[in-house]
Amino acid sequence: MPKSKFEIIYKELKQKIESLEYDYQELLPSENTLTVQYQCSRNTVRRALSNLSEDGYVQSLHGKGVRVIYQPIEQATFTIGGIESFRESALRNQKVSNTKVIQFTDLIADARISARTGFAIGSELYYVQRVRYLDGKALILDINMFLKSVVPALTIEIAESSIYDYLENTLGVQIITSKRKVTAEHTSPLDEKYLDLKDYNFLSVITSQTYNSKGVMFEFTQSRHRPDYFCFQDTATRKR
Amino acid sequence: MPKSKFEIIYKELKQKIESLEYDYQELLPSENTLTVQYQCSRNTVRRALSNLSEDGYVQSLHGKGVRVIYQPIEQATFTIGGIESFRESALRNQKVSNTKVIQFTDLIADARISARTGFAIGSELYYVQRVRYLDGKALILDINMFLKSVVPALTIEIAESSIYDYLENTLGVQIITSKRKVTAEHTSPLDEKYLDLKDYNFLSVITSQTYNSKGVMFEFTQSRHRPDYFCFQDTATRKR
DNA sequence: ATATCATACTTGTTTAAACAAGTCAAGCTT
DNA sequence: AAGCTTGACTTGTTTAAACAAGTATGATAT
Repeated sequence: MPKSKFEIIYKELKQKIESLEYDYQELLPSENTLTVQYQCSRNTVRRALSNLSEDGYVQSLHGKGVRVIYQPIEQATFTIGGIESFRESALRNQKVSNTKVIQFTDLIADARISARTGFAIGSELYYVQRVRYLDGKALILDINMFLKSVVPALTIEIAESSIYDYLENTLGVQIITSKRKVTAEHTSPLDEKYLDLKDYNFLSVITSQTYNSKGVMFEFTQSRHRPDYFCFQDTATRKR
Repeated sequence: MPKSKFEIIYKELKQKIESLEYDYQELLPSENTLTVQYQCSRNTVRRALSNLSEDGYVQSLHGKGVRVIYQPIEQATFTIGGIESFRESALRNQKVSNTKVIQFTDLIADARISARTGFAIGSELYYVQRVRYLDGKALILDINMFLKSVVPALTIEIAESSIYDYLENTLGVQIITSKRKVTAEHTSPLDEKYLDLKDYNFLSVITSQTYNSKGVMFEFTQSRHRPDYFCFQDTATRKR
């Protein structure tokens, strides 16, 4: 539930763009028009528009207007965009999802783990390995580490349903920032053991560090995807 | 050269964070302090901070301050971040770069090309294939299409040096938005012919559509990278 | 000693206003 | 007819102010 005005305007415009009420290359109503429509100040409208622009939905043209550059994508693959859980992604991509926990232990970060993950040496962690099924096929291998101090009392049951649900709705942990790297790698024996690889000998890999609202990195994840089901999407804006 | 105040503040803070003048997990000076330091309004400071936050450099903590979450990365691979040319990337990654044009023709978008690239059917295009060398090794295969109406008089010579240079400094075309998809794919015969693949049979692929300041998509590019030299980086922020 | 409260910080949201600067078309001048 | 000017739009930058809300600390009351 969005609470602030600019979020409401943002959401509403976004929805209208996605439903093609405003078409590709069309100009949105001018800022002054929106100001009247939403009974708010121009700054508030501009804030909503600025967020849409970051999403790659619109682009401002100085002196002309705000142009829609959103185009619906064909959904052959499992598309990854902002910060969302596996469940949310699966739902948005209209797949039937399923999760199996194959490893669940405690762990204390040593020098090697610290260097690789960014956790401080000596941090107490949960270590989880999960296989993700889409439409019955084992396509994704997730390796997570969670900081115990932020995510206490994690269980296999929670890991099997949705950790993000637990984080946000039970613990009240807010996920704010996620730093990610996308690479491609050869498959490992672990991949071969648990995934339906078909004839693939490589995977698309997302490595991410996640921060909560206190600015503490509490999660390190490596997500290994079969490439034919993987597509990472991004919009960049030039900063002069 | 940044002209506006918020850009100057943004650049300066960014530089200070990168040079570790402000350390990881440290709090920046408060908004009011920065307001005094830079002799500007609080809004202007906030705009600079907001941009840094989008870059994954800082995170705001309500009631506490703005925390630095930037960490320098180890540069083993060729890291791709915002919008920049191959040359800029190569320079930032401290590699010696080189380019060979292997194909340079005209092209008119038919239905198939239109569907794949997003150019309107009948668009007049330049079609360019280039091999990119880093430290003498053929690691990247670039396939570009440019809209002739936006990028007129393109030549092989320009393609061999820097098309982005030509765009920005000669034509005055401003690159604003770039939509990208990252995937992994099997190598094609073309890849095998031109790239130093070692024993790799797959590549990391970035497919991107680029928009100019008029909101017109004028470039479609597919950039095929040998995976051991490729890393795509991104920071996402949760939108409630 | 512990709990509570006041308060002085911090960031978050919103408004109103002014001026700069790019776009575009109508109308005027040449 | 061609070129120029004007004016009414558009978005871009910046300021100032007010209030909301989260955080931390020290003083106070129990």
